[in-house]
Amino acid sequence: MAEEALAAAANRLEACGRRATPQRMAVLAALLAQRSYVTAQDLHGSLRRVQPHLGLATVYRTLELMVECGLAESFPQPNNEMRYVFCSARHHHHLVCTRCGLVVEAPGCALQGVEQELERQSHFAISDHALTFFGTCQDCGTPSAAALTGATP
Amino acid sequence: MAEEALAAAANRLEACGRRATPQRMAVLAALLAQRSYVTAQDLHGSLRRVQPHLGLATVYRTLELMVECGLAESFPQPNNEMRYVFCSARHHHHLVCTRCGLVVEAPGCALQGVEQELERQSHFAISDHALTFFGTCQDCGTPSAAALTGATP
DNA sequence: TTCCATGCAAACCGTTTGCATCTGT
DNA sequence: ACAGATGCAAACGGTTTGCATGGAA
Repeated sequence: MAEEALAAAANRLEACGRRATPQRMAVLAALLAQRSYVTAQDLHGSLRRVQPHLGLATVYRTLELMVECGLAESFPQPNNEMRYVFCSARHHHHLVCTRCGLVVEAPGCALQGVEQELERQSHFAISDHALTFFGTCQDCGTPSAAALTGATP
Repeated sequence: MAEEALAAAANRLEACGRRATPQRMAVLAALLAQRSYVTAQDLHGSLRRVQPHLGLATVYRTLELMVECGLAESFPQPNNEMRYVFCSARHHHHLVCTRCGLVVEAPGCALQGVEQELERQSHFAISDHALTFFGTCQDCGTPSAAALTGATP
């Protein structure tokens, strides 16, 4: 599954007129492997052994590129760092486990009705929304106050 | 309306065991006046004439305090800055105008059903969510691509 | 040969912190 | 007198940028 996802991502990059370099593929693979919000520095650290000469700036540039191409989503954190997740192109929301940091895509969207109702009430013309759910995943058990990597409240 | 909101906020501060100092009330008033996402530096700048000796650090500390007391909400931005909005204590979502930056509270919440359905599908125990709508307000007219101060996508 | 990409290191800039001073209780 | 608050300036740290080098088309 990882291989095809990587191949698809490579195609996407080329489709955007960008090269699928070894460094970029390494960053992509690392991001794909960690199914949670990660920072550029996290990835840089975990890639040290595989790509000893990989520059931190390259990781930043690659992640930015991936967001541009729709391969990743970025989440500015309260502590002034940026966390990224690999994600699909289709519209989706995220489920974030506040205990282990796991991030899962929730496909589909049940907000059309809500948006219409809200448009009537507020006289806004709504064009988009951002929705993230927080809780604990199956492996982590019951919810707790321990917030690991919260996205924007 | 601003006066009573300020008075209520002052009470809230005292209830938290903090002093409602002139500096803090000035920051509060400035935040209340700007009905949009603003940065600490914005507020510091706009308060220069009223409180020439107000320190930037004080603005930061005040905003942090207000978030603590539930008087404001903070939104980390993609460009590593933090924007704040004055907000009520009750559960609500935000409507953000992508053209003029206006932020309005959308009271209530229609996500209980969605959360339950999602819990069944994902086996997450959902404890919270963050939802923000983007669009254009009545005064700004039809939606456009001009994104002013987007919150986390 | 041309253009994109990389690595390194320095610069950037929003934010935080230390500390002396000030203020209300 | 004391605890909380403030102002100033220096430090911090994640991110960005400049520039010379490397590599694919």
